[in-house]
Amino acid sequence: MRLATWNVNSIRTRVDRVVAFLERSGTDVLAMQETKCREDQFPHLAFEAAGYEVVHHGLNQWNGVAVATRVGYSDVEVGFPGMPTWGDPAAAEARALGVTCDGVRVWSLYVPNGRTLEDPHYLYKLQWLAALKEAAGGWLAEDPAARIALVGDWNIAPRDEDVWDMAAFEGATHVSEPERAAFRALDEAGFSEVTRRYVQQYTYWDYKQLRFPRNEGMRIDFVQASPELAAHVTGAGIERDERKGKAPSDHVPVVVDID
DNA sequence: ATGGTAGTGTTACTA
Repeated sequence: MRLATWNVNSIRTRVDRVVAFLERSGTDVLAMQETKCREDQFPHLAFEAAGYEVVHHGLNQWNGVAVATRVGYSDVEVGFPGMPTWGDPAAAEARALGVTCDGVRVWSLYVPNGRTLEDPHYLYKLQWLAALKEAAGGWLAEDPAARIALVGDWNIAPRDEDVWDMAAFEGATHVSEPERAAFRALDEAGFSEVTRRYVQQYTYWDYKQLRFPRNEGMRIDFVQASPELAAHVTGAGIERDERKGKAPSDHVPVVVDID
């Protein structure tokens, strides 16, 4: 099975590009983040025409997560147990969607940005990641042989080489030690990141300041796999060319092959 | 030229 994850930054703006990628790449299951629309606005027909069903969770113009599949699905779950809320009044955001596809439990995740180290959103981000670790650890405790993929936009650059210049990130989010510790904590829960050993490449370049032409990017999109799933990963790639051309997302797809 | 892009229920907010 070919599994991919992609922060599409508005599916309505990007639907032609996304469907073209699915058809070109032979992706069986695509987890999407930042669909930026409600369910009734999601362009299901374009996916169906290409042979994909889409499970989508979107509440408004922010966030939004989905899974497109051409191998069927079951057991849809919106949000994970203990997922923190945000806002006033506090409410669950559309940042996590679980769907089982061909024996793989796929979680499409859009981790909160954090904004700045002083912003309440940063604490929300850390709490969200801690709750995810607790939930995911529980799933593995319940079934150590489960094939689970935690995929998406983590909004964390786990290593210094995951940004073009650490000096540019002095005092910024995405590279702080608490965020990196929260990402590593998934390892303690039994998960491992499975793309890094196959590919070294950024997954995101800001639209501003010529970041892409200068290749001043960040690696913040990852696939965390349970032991049983990780043992069946045969390769991975980052589709850098998807940042080129007309109206690209600021992220590119991350692809994993599973036997 | 003291910004700079792009998305959305656009004239504010998020990333």
